[in-house]
Amino acid sequence: MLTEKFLMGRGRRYLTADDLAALEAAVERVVELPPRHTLTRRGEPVANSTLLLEGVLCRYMDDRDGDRQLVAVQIAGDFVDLHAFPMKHLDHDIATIGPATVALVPHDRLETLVLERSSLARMFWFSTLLDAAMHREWIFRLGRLDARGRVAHFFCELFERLTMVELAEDGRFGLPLTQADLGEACGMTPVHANRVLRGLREHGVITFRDGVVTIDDREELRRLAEFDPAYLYPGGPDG
Amino acid sequence: MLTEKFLMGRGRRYLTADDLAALEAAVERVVELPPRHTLTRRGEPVANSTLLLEGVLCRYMDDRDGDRQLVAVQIAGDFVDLHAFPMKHLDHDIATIGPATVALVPHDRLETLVLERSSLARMFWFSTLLDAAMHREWIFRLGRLDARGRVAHFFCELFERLTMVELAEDGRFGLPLTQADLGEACGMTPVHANRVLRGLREHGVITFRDGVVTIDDREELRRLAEFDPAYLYPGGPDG
DNA sequence: CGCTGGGTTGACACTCTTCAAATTTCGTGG
DNA sequence: CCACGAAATTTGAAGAGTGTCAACCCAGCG
Repeated sequence: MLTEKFLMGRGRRYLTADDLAALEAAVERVVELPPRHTLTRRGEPVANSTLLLEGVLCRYMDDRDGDRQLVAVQIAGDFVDLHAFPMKHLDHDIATIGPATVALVPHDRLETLVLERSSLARMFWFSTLLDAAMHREWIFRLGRLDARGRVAHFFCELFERLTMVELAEDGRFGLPLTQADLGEACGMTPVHANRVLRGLREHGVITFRDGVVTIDDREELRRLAEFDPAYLYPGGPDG
Repeated sequence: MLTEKFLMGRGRRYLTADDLAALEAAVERVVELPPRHTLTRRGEPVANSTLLLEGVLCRYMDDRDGDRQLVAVQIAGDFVDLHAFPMKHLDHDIATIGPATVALVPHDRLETLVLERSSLARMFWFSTLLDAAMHREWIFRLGRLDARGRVAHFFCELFERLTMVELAEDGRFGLPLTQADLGEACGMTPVHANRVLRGLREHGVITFRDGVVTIDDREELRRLAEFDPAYLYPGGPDG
């Protein structure tokens, strides 16, 4: 029962006990990973899919100069690289930010699961579609919002998602990122990320310090971000 | 046989004749759509999924001022809104650019297909994962490239994709977008899109005129875009 | 106690947006 | 076939938003 509470995160709400047990049984082993550790590199063949139990992972791509663009952030309960199961390899890298704990599910066991349990197969598909929906919102964020809006939007999303798995409360949550990581997620330099954060702090909107986010004015944060959580499909596959 | 050549586009290469026939049989009807026509609005319940047979569709989201951000462009052979099948509704709008022809597949028939033909189910999943991979690349484009690079990257992607379905040859392809549409895809104003295009034209890289793209210097275009087509998984689900 | 990584600040350059207007293209009706 | 209006493209000038470069501060840690 190592995988406990966060097996499939918010997804567990939509699975039968039976399916959950089958999924848990498919876990080959649980691994603890150090900070700044690369799990998967683009193009490499992937034999396991990874369920994140604790910590934060990021998926990213490098530009010519080696600067990263984060394309997704995964939190506890996320199936991180389910994509790699049908696709055999990934088009991006995956790494930890801080320390993390993951459960590995071999692809041959996944194969059995999806063949024998169409409800799980459907859930897996849904999970990757949710990733795609978040990707789209990141595109919107980068394409249409200014730096302050992008940062605000990023925090809005993480707050909603962490709330769904009960890792945020009272407008407060842990997020072990550096300002440079934030910049890489929001498409700006670390220097500018710093200035934006100062602006948000001084206007009493949000404080990000020592890996802890405190939302002081939720309304204003949402307004700046033009945020609507509908894309996170809070009702699940049937909502 | 209305759906002919572009049923499932590049995907048809990876399907058996049997699966293709089953898919074709699931098409309820084929519809011609006028330019600038909205197919699906965010949040609306969706009862059909749409196979694009001819023309170009775009998926987009509006910001507060009503300005659009394109999050995807679909070309002939794409399954446009397969997402809506497991998710019941979409988080974004879909519209035509120029005139388009689509085949509608009711969700209850899709349901039957995926239950009875796991190979088709797998193919559908793969198709949505490809969308996600393209989304990620769009994030990279917007986050890490300057305006010229973004435009170059956009054209690189469309060239590769249109080549795969044999709609481009000799570095030339039709793409019925306005400069404003291009700006909405690449996160810039129409004015700036115009200036970027002029720059690319004057440097002999690419010409975009009257809905026709002519690539004059493929090497340079790729370099500017930092483009690597691997994310399009040219080898298909087994590559 | 010095090193190192993260955070903070300032000055300046540059990309891109904004606003405004002129020009070209194209569909439509006279 | 031409005239007209609407949409798309093009250009200029000015200003806002970010990036760049460089320095400094601070805390944690060997």
